[in-house]
Amino acid sequence: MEEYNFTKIEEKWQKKWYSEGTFNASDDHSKKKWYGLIEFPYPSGQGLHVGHPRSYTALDIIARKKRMDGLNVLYPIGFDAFGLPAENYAIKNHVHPKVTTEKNIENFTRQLKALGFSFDWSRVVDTTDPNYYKWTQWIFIQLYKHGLAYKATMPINFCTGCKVGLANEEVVNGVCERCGSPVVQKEKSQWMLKITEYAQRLIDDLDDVDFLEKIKIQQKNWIGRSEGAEVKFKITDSNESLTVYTTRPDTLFGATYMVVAPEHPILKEFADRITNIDEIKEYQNQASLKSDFERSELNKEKTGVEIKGFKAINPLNGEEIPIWVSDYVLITYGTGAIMAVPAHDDRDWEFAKKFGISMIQVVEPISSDITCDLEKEAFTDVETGKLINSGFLNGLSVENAKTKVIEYLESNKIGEKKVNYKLRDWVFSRQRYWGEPIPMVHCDKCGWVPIPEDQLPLKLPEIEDYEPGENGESPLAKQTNWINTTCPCCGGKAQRETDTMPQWAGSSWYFLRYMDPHNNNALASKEAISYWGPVDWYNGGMEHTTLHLLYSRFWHKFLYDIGVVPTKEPYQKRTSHGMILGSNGEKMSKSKGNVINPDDIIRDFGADTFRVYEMFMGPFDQTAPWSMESIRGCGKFLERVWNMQEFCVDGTEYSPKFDKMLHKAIKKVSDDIEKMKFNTSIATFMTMVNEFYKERTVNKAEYHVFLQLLNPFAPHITEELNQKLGFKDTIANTPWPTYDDDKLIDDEIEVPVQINGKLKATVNVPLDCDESVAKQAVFANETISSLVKDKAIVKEIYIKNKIYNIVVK
RNA sequence: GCAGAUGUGGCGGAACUGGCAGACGCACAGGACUUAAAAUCCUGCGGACGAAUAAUCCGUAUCGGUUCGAUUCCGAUCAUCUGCACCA
Repeated sequence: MEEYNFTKIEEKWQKKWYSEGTFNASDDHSKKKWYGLIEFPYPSGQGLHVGHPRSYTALDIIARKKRMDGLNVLYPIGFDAFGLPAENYAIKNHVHPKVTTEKNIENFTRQLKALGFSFDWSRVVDTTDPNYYKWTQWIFIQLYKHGLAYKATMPINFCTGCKVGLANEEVVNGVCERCGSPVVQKEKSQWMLKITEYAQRLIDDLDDVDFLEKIKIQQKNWIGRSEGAEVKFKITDSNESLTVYTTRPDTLFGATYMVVAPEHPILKEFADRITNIDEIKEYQNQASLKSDFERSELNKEKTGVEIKGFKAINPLNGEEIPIWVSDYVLITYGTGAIMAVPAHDDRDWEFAKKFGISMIQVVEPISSDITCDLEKEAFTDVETGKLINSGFLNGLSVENAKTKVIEYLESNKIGEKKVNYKLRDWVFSRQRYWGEPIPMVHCDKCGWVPIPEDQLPLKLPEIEDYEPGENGESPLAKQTNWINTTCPCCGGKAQRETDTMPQWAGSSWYFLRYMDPHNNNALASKEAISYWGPVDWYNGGMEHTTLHLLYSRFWHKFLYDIGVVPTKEPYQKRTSHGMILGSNGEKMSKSKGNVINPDDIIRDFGADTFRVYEMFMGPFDQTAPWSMESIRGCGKFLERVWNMQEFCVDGTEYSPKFDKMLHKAIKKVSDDIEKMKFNTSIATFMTMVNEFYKERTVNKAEYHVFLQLLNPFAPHITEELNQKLGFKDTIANTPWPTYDDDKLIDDEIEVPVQINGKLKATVNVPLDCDESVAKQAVFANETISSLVKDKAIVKEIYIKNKIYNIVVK
């Protein structure tokens, strides 16, 4: 018998698959389809991370099984190749990002192919390919034409040292990652996408898809729908008023002060009435130094300044209350102003305590069991409170008080019911080079005008200088030749937009391009989209379950609205995988020196062992640390599978001693794959191999079905052994084995017997037997009968095929 | 601070819907084979008390609850991981 030479075997089969296109999706649209999708990688210079194959192997297993189930499978791969690292590398080493990207894609391709994934390599997409981003730009123009893209002034992170805009990622502890200078917030006009217009639909349509529950919850929490009211507070000695949003309008009588965000326009409008304007300006300045993240930092002391010169008037009781400025109120949520009810809100309570502002209790607990001590904390319970000190609301429950106060506000035109979302519009501009150019030009006469669609793609110009422009401009801002153009509308002088799109853009619709990747007339043909869509199963990292998933769902809904796609949702099913950590349990990183290179693993253990190990290491959706010892164990397992040849005998049917085991295994593995419980499937394989070794025999029929089950996990070794056993078919093309339900059932069952809930013995009884039969068996058992002899039996519980419990005194 | 998740032997983990806790693998120990080692094959392996593969007790982060019975359900607490925009 030959030795198991994984390198040779794996190369042999990969060559065959990729040259023959074994796994390419068929264009035969009469067959039932299945579309499996993994998040396409960013081709970084470090090459493939061991985390990538976890997701890819999982869906590869499912895709391979679906093919064996007879479906027309689309399992594509591509590259999300725009992004920061390529650009930063270019700045440092003066290599065009296109060059590094090409090189990296080549390296990724080699590594992915070496893992034997059944990707359809004829459909590779690359977001930096003008033939691809042509359609990314096209979608942007459609969004613009439908009023969903607009310009707004938004803050960017601005490095005071480098004088450039920074991504959040590049800001570490409030300073620039590169030069260490402080980072401030700088106002800049940016393109925005109105995702908020889709907020409700993004919540509602989750009911129609099969996402893991925790993913749905995260999406809903991110969108953050809340019901409350907007209330107008008049400013003293003026006709103006300050509008706040509150989810607790019932506590309006308890408002003792108001807070506006440091960026609130009232501070400008009323500047001449503010007597302590310098103090306010200083506070605004301080706040602008902080990133949003810092503002939310743990245990942060509340800060704020009282506005002197005017007050706000509570519309319900006419009380004049002070207005403060504080950065715990965010300009981006609600109206950027709140009424503060320190007695019933934790943050307001903390703030009031610190600055000695009075509190008015307006809700008290219904029963005395519930404590309420405003000296210690705010009383925020809404279930068990009733209103006090609140005029016409007294005695009402929180719920009823809300309804009543909103009625009152609306009839007196001082407020209204309002649904708010945490979700904010999507800042779509990046002051970067390596991204899709935003296909808009600005004309003094016509304003912003999209580039005519027949002129797409608007290609990214070739440049030499990737350094960002001064004042946070994109490097493109220095390309005067490129910027200056003519207005498509009036033919006059115009300037191009110099910002580019975020990396999210290309990844928001890539799954559509896979359906018809070479189409020059549309992002994909209608026929292809209606056949392949929606994606049947999408797997990716938990870290993308909010932003990426939400953005692509938003784009898809828009494309649905304009008739490009026929389904409301892009993904029928979404699952997530856990991260692979270093062997020390920490995230893999160069600095920690715990990075594992997939190339080394393939060289030392082979792709099959690598795949089996990644699936065996733990539950798929949870993080798992890497272990070199454990991967060796998986190699040993495949070695044992290989060595089964030694004692393999002829046979066309399962032998009686393995018959039941095989039927059970087929069911177990089939179910496990569907539930992504790959680790227990592999445990089943190992148990089977142990059984074959115990008997030191296996026949060809048994070996063959075992190889079929194992094939999706370890595709190379199983093909090779299949061939060695003399089977002609490519095992990947054979139909998935079936099992017989009758063979799963044991005639006799071992039932545990407990006394007072503690296991004392087990007895064998026929399957599904009645209590009387079971009882006989239980009391015939010596241990049991001696244990209950002198005791009074209080109760007996018998659950068919499960348990027999005797309660004694 | 908010949101989501996780916590079981020396380690990774298993346990269907509340019913034999520790499957499977690693590590370790012993044995077979070998001149020897590696590899391979076989056996053992949660803890305490035992000579014991006898009996008993303890044991699924901690404390409490529901139940004939809890790793599983409920409440509180602690710790760890991930994401983040103090969301009024």
